Amino acid sequence: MTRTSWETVLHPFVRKLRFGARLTAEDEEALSSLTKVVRRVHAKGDIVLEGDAPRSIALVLDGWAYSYRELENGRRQIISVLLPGDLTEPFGALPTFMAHSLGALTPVTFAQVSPDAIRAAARSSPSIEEALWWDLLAFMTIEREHVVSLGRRSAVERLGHFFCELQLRLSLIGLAEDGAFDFPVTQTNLGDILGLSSVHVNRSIQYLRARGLVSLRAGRLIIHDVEELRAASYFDPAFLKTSEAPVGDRHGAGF
Amino acid sequence: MTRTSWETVLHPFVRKLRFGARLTAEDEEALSSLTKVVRRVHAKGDIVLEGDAPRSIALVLDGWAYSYRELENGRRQIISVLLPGDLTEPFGALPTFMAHSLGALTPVTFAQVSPDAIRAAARSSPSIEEALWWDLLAFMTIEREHVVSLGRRSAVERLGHFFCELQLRLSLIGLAEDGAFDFPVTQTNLGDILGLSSVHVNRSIQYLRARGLVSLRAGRLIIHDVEELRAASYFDPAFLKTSEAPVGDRHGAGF
DNA sequence: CGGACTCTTGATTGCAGTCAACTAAAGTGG
DNA sequence: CCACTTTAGTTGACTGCAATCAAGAGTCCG
Repeated sequence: MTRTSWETVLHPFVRKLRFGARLTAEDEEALSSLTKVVRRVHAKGDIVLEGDAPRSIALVLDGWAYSYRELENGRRQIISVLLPGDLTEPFGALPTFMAHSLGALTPVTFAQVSPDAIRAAARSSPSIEEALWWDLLAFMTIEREHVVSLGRRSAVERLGHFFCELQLRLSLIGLAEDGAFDFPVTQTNLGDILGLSSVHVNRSIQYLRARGLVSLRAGRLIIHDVEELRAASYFDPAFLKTSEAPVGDRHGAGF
Repeated sequence: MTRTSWETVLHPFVRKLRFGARLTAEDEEALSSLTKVVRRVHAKGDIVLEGDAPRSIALVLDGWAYSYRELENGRRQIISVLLPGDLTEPFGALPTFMAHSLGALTPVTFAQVSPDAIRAAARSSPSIEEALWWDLLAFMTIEREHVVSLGRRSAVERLGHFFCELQLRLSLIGLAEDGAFDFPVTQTNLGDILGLSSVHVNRSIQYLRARGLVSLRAGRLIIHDVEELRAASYFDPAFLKTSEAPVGDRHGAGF
């Protein structure tokens, strides 16, 4: 409580990266200092639009954001949900041209960071570098799991799987109390995430409710039995476990 | 023709990276020298299996590979198709645990590369670093477009879009003559890529044939009019144009 | 030249979309 | 503080895209 507000608000990023590598106090300080320019958007606002040439990438500090693409005839697909601590692009890359837009589900606070600064931080400390690569890999694993869900899972499975994924991700940054957490996502949003119509999302949620697996009302989701929902949704938590808990040394020796 | 066979075979990687940054002869030499350990798998063989702890990542040199996940009840989803010049993982990250498997559609030749070696190459030259980040961003953009297809496009659109994507990617490495290229993908494979049954893939292909948009037989795909298929499939080639052609300086100034 | 895929085609089923109406909240403004 | 509007959630009826089941034709290959 003696830290400045930015450091407090930065917390989710550092907190998450601790799962990727053992970080020293200096490492965490270096990561914190990446947060210099902080901005806010209101719920339903946009952070960046498709086609933009951003001068920095965003790091979500507070609130839920998402990346999405809008197609012809009004169709819309949400590509990924971005939680506090999430970088919106791979840490070292500055897109010269956005292929998707970034929006806000809730009011969002985010930092604008330059990839150069992050790369510099990575160069300054092997632990930071390792943690950043771990984070990128985990993020890509989530996006790939999304492909699997959209391609081969039923509506109910997609929903259950998504709930499990969020539960896991939120617990990494301390935003889930067991299976319960704030869930500021409308059923229309859920449809755009899961490739379903909102009507069908509604019916699928009711199915999960009827089976006693979840409660969802007033922006709060409760998974009554996490293990049970995971089993029912074929959710494998290992898919994220690049490392189990805050870890230090490991390293392939090359060949 | 005075180069060694590895350098010749490495070509697709360098060739592609030229689109990401202006590379000097030394840069290309450094990239070529990443290819030390070369392996082969036969068609339908596996390169890595889910759950493995690889000691290196793979760089496809020749042939078509793919990453996939197998689900309970025999369902299967191909996450991405990997062409010559494609790295199977983000260049700096060594997964401690594979969340998906890597298979071969055709006989595949690939190099085993350590992320440490690639990172070292990136550190040695800003152009290499830039090119590698560009490549990673492009790869992620393709994977994200896959999410959009699976979530919101019809069967025919998915097919057409996928054909256009391949045409573009193959042309970058000189493997497409205009709209025509070898296409070693069975309809069952296509189903696993596009989240469809093979029967429905068959019918969708017939639709495209009937409209005179494509020919597909004996492992060869011909897109009769690339622009027309792009329009019909809502394919935007710009989605890959992080840069248009072999490019040199550009750089955001941070903030 | 048989066996094993791969591709086709037909018949049927079913999951999820669309359309539409109604309820319930949540704002908004006078 | 309450009509008024807007947004979110729910339910029902109907439609349709794509899955499944099944069988036959075409190819490739040892």
